Amino acid sequence: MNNRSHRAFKEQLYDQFVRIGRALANPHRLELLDLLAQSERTVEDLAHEAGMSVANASQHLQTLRAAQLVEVRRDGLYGYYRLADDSVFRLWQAIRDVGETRLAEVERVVRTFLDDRDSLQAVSAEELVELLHDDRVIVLDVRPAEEYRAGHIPGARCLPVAELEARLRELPKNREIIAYCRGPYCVFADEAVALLRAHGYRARRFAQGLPDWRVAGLPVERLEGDEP
Amino acid sequence: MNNRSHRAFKEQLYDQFVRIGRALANPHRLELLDLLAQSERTVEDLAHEAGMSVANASQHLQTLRAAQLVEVRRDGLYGYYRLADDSVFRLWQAIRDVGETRLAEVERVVRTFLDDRDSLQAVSAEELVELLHDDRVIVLDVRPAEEYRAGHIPGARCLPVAELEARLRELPKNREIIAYCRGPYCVFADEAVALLRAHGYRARRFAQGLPDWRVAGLPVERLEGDEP
DNA sequence: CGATTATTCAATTATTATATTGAATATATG
DNA sequence: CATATATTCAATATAATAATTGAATAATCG
Repeated sequence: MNNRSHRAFKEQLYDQFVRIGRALANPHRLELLDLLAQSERTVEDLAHEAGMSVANASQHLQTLRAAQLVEVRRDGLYGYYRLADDSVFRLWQAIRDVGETRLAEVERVVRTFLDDRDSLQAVSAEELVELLHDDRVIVLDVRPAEEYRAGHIPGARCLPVAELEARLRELPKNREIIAYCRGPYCVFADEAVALLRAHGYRARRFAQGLPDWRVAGLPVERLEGDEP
Repeated sequence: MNNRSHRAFKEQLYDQFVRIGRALANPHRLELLDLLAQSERTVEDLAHEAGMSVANASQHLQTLRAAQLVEVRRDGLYGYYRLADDSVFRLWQAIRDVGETRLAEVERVVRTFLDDRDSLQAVSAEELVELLHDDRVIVLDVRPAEEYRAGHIPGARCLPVAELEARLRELPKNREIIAYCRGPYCVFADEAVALLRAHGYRARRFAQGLPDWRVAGLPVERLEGDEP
């Protein structure tokens, strides 16, 4: 291959890969990817959770779709968006990892909003694998029930953090509780652990989230009769 | 945490992570990252190889630096840029992986410029690990010598593809040759294999590149007395 | 010191990205 | 069939990004 066509080849390749880069160049789109990593969701639902207008969310989802990072399934009035495949979540993981490793501001933001995070004694995936078979431990999925239905750690109980305080009596105090949620920067598990401890429970959080657990090749359970 | 501060937290987090996304939103910057994955290089050198003006390359490198994806070391008149750490290469790998998995156009571009690629019978990292200890095999690093010096597969010979034809007599015909280069989309190894076969050698290429080998935790050799 | 060289800076122009708004589309429901 | 609803589309104004140009810096070398 001569120099000119070599350069043309590289330009065409990078022009393709940059479609992915461009799709990642907006904070709303990153948040959408983060939400979609949990379960498929409708446009309006995503717009509401991410604090943006429906039209704006729709446009960003179309941008993500153009880069093939998400897919959509139509059902009646609704469009259910989902991540295209696990490679997309791994890409988001890679960004998170660079941010954690390289951007001091990420840690600063976390410290500002969650000042006593170190005290939560996060449990690693390896530790959690062991604890799954320990009947002195309860694993709690504190995400919204929808996301639990879309996939959860085998044996975990569904108890969304919003309902936790009202349903505390369901949890025995003689067992340690490991709460998990969407990911390392999700506050649900942090809040659950704080609440549980305030009520006299022994509690810790899983360091990561359900999608990280899944792409690590660890087992995920799904309730029957739900959407594929 | 109340809803308002929860949203502020998320916004500040995604605003940080998107610094990384934005840095990846330009084809020249992707190419610069790809080149820097091999070895540190000067601005002028990078500009020349990536076919851009020096001022433009300098600006893009500064953008990458602002996102903490690259670092620079000054030595006299020169600034030597390098990837900040392995997490940055893994991020580029993740983009490549999504592109390969999701973008049909990537495969189309590869087919257009390298039409008989399947015939190269690429060797996986696992296979190559075995072949390293096989004395019927020669492993050939066909990248520029600079990149070989910055790190190569133990036992590999340095024979840049540009010099290959002139130095064919250095290679015995009774041994199989495995050529490797910068990565899966680099044409150096493809060209080396084609040339070698045309001269009666048995030759295949390594499917990936040296940086992929390195971050897979496989051994890398470095010549003494070179830059850190 | 003056000339050379690698790199960065600053200004300019063209292009692209973004959020908002209101309308359009299409499906479901009574 | 009329209404309601979820989503998309189109137009617009604003902001961010990018390449080019020529000048400015700063280190090296004769």
